[in-house]
Amino acid sequence: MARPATRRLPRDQRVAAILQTARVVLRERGFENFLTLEVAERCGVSEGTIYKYFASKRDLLIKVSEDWFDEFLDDDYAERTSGSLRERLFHVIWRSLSVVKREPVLTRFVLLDLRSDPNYRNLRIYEQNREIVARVTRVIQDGMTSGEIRSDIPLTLVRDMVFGGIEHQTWAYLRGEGDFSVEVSAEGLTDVLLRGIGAPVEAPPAPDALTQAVARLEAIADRLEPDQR
Amino acid sequence: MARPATRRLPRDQRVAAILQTARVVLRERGFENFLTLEVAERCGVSEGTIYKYFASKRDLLIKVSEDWFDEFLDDDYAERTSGSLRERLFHVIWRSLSVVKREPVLTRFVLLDLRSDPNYRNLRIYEQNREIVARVTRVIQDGMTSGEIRSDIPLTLVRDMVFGGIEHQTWAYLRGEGDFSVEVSAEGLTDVLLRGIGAPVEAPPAPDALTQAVARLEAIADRLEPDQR
Amino acid sequence: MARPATRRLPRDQRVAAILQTARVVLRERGFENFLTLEVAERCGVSEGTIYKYFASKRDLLIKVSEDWFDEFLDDDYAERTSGSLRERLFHVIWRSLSVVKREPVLTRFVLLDLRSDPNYRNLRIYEQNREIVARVTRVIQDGMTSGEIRSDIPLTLVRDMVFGGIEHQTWAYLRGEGDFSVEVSAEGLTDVLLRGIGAPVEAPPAPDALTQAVARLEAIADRLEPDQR
Amino acid sequence: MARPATRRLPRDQRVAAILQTARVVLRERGFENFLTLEVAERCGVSEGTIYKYFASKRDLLIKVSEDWFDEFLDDDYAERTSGSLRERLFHVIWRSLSVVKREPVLTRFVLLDLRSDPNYRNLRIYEQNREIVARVTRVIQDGMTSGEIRSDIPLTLVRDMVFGGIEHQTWAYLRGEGDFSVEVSAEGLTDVLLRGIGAPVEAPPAPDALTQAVARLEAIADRLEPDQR
DNA sequence: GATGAATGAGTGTTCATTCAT
DNA sequence: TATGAATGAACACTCATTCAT
Repeated sequence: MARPATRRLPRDQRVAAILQTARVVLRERGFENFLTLEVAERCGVSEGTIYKYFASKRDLLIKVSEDWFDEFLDDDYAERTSGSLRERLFHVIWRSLSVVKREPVLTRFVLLDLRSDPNYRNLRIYEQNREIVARVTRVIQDGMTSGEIRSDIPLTLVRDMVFGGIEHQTWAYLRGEGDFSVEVSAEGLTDVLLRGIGAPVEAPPAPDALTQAVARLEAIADRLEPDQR
Repeated sequence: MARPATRRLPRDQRVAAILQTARVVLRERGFENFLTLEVAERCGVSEGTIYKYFASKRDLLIKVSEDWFDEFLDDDYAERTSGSLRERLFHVIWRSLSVVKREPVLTRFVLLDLRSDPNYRNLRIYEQNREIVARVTRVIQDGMTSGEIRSDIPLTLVRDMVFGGIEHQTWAYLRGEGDFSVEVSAEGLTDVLLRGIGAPVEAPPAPDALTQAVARLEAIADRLEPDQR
Repeated sequence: MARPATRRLPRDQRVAAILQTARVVLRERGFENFLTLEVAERCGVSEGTIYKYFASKRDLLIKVSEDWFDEFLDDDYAERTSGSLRERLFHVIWRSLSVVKREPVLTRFVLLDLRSDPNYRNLRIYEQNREIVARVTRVIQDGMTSGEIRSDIPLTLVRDMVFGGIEHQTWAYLRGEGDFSVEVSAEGLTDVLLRGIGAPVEAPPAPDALTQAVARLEAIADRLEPDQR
Repeated sequence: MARPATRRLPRDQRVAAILQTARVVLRERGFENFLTLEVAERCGVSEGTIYKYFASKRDLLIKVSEDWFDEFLDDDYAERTSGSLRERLFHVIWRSLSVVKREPVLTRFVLLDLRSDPNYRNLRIYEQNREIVARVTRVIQDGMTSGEIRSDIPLTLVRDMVFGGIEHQTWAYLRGEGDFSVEVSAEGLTDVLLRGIGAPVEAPPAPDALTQAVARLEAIADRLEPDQR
């Protein structure tokens, strides 16, 4: 009925059109209900044409995912290497959350289906995925190096809590169990990660000012009574 | 192929046998590739027999899940209401982790497929699931009441981090990305949750040193200006 | 669940109970959706027991029909051999209509399914059915003999109009296209059959001529014998 | 088995071929025993192809019926609006009879199965069916208006007698209970409907006697007063 | 380059009937 | 006599993939 695509498009444009449509279909139907026929119809193209450019349905889906990851990685927000640890951690979590929320089905496909593919490690998306995880990991490692983050905890655990928490929220959202704010969630995640949920034990108000004052006084004390230490 | 079951079993035993076999098939194949035919064959029974006892494939799958949840909930480890907050939190996380690790595909079925069922809220498994989540929630709420846990963070966020983290680890494990120890992971999760990943904020080492320094400075000050206090 | 029938019933009572239940199921479900399992359950009996007494589902259904026909034929209203032709015709139509309306599904089974059975002519129900039709036929034949009914029309045609008309109304009623009164319908059918739908033909031409003639003769008579009126 | 159809037919021709084959299968087997597999095989096509063009078995059956109704309605014999009432009534009955006789199983499907469909009123065939009934109804109403038909009888009753009678004859014929002539039956139905089965009423007992008496008296009158006529 | 007709192996589900106990 | 566990042949419907044109 609709014939959005002109006939006899150059290869690149046709491929792009199919990818674009496939992404929409994937988003709307989920990958269990993703039909090549629907992609063809919406794209104003025959099923045969799709198989001209993509070896299989799975191949098409993989290409869709790779495209999407590329956009994510190319994004100018992509990575921040400056700012405080907290800012950088928040930013990287916020980025992931907003992407997952924007394309939850795609995330799910990559996370649940694609990753189980025996051939996964040879796919380009494997490298893309590694890069995404690496961004989170880098922030945490930097924190460890600078001493701002404890170095006695497994990195993978932290990574799993971040992404696990994100996905959990998203799926609850997908099931219609209520919306959630990306900002608020990212704040919460960052906060819990950095401070834990335990009640503050130490001496919160004093720290910096106090320490500085003490340091100065000690210097003076040392001068006054050098032998007392 | 196999004919492990005797012919003409009493109803209950046959039902149990089918459930048992179905659980194994589900575990091995995943629910997308779960075939009633395979259950029948492995069980040494015709497909008709399965449909004698279960209204549909989905119904069988639900029953399998419920059975499994029952085992989980009936377990004597089920819940601890005594002990320190940390012990209780660890225990509840450890329990969940070990169950998910033991039956990951079942977990996935319940989490991804069943929960989306429009009828989900009327299923027994809905209540069972609520109970499981409630156990985690109770520990955290008790902690808040006693002041051991900060009360300025959303419970759902913590819950999502716990279960999200657990699932993430399990799926990585399922994908063959390396094993993990339930104990170590539970320790890690509990630890990160309670303390956060932030480095010990000055206090722990500082308190003592600071107290000593201040004490010394006060002594000096007292000597220099005895009347100013 | 229900266990309306006592265990170990004498053969006749058990057969009667099954027949009774089967009739109810047939009435409620229609013969396309008639399930032996449902009969067994409602009857508090196993499916095996049914097959003990009835060779097949079809056999059971035939027995149900025969039972029902027997009741119909034994009924004291069964046949009237006295009264006017119109009364007798009305009665026989009214009888059929009320039976069809009371057991429409059974009628349908006999009419549509059983009659097509290659073995139909050897069944008892074939004879029963002949008897029912014969009652209508007898009335019409008696009418022909007495000169009250035209003898130039095929009996089968009349019979088909009667039963066809009856069934048509019943099915419309079954489809929920409105109820109908047995009395009114029987009246209508009888009326149309006897008088046709054509407007009365005799009066129009005759009256005038006759009236005029009589008027003229009266005028003459008056003149001849003026005092006789 | 048979491979009567060329491979790779254009859509329209394939659809037509399937419809044609389906009609034959429906005719031969009846709609309870209508198998998509048989249609496919006879058509030299896979079942998948059928489902390419028809959403379901039921949909196919409906399309077959609609096609057939279209033919019936488009026929040039379709309707006569001129001629005597008797001719018009005969024609409309004769038309219906010949169609039912030609495609009895299809008629049965429409009449018994389709009409019960909860969605029936939204189908095109509902309108088609209304039109067919309307043609009969129109003739009768015209007769009432012109005074040629009694207006004290319910139209629906007449309609049911016509169609009921038609169907009854056809099914008897289908069951092999003897052939019937469309012409003779149509004549008979028309005749009975218009005149009823009652003997001619015009000269009951009185008429003749009266007429004779009048005739005799008139003869006398003529003799007495010869000039008065 | 593009089409779209055609496929066919699968998949869940039904239910009358049998028979060992 | 009665049970009820078990069967298995059917059947409607799906959809990724192919290939002649």
